[in-house]
Amino acid sequence: MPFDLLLNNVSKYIHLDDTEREIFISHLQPKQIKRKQLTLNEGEICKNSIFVTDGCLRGFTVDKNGVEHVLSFAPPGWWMADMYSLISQKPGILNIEALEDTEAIILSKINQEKLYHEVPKFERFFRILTENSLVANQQRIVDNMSLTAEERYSIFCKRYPTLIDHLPQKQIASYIGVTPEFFSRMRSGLLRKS
Amino acid sequence: MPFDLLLNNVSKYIHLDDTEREIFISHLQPKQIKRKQLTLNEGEICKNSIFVTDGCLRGFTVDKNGVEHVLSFAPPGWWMADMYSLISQKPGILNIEALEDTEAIILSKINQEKLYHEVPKFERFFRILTENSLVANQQRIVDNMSLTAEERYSIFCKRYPTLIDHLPQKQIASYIGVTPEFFSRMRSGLLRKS
DNA sequence: CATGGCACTTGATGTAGGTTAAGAAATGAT
DNA sequence: ATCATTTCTTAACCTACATCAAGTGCCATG
Repeated sequence: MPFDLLLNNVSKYIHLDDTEREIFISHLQPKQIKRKQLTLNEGEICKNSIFVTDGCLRGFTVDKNGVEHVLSFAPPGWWMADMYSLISQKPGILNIEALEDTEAIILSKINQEKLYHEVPKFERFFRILTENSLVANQQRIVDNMSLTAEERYSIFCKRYPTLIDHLPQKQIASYIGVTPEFFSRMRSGLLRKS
Repeated sequence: MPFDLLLNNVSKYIHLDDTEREIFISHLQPKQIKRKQLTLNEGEICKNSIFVTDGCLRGFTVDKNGVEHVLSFAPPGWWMADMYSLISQKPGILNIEALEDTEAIILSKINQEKLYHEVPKFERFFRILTENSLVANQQRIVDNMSLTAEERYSIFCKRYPTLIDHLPQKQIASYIGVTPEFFSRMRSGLLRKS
């Protein structure tokens, strides 16, 4: 079942009976994204939520100097979208790119709205999802303000142990908020210590 | 009517008939908070959402060096809570303090849950609120990573023009993410320019 | 099997913003 | 009004990180 991972994710927060599950699945559609392919460009209106089942996506912005800033990674079991654009249906600031060949499940904004009407429980589900990412973002703001790059890296390692191995260092550096050069130096410093 | 500002806020997102309005109001209770009084301490479990009708609150954390970091201000018309703690009902990290004598309306977590059952529309209302603050937090992460302190200050001025005047500079400095000393220097630099 | 790009490293130097300290100005309590 | 406390300013010095530049290893595509 290609939807197992997603149904599992949903059932953590709300219980679905068979009919509801069928309705939910009828609104979904699978999608393949090739490595390096952009599935959303900044300036576009985000029309989908993406649930990753295999591979990995990253969401990033590009600042006025052309520097990329990674806002989030989505390994299997995670959702990805430009929340600002998805909510407001205005042109967004996020680029979404596959870091490797990726399999995902799409829930379009339109179908999401339908779902809210057909199975109101999903209001609760997505509220909880949103709450969780709000909390994560808030924690990240605090971390960025009060911790050194080294401490943020160490937190990243603990929080996403699976990601560290198969993610290019420059992507982690960007997420942490430092240049690849400094990140490299930092790591060799840490290695020397231990 | 002391609840006018709040009812106005709600009606931006969902429409309430008279009965629903009555139910809503029955779950609310007014509260006064004196200047410098803490209405939530880190380590406590957050049991309330607070809607400010007069005065101003700030939410902040204290890092391991004892430095405070302001996460948000709540002038009249804004909600305040430790979202992490409110959602998870675990001990939180946020302190909430009144910057001046403040009048507010309390919606307890318990009443909020009741409200979800009695008037399910409120699931939508609070989902939208959460979405909005998620978006704001995300923007703040991007700003912190890609802008200078001066640019962040200029954004703050545009976004919260009413706050600049009657907020102590050190609070703004903390929100921007710089020391009061640097903030002071920055400002006198800006004045000299114009 | 060349080669051209990309990720990573390492070094020298530059800078935004922090720290410490001390005085001035504003604000609040009595 | 006056004293005490907190806030703001200014200055000298310091550090975490950025920038620029050059070099190494690594696959991927012809």
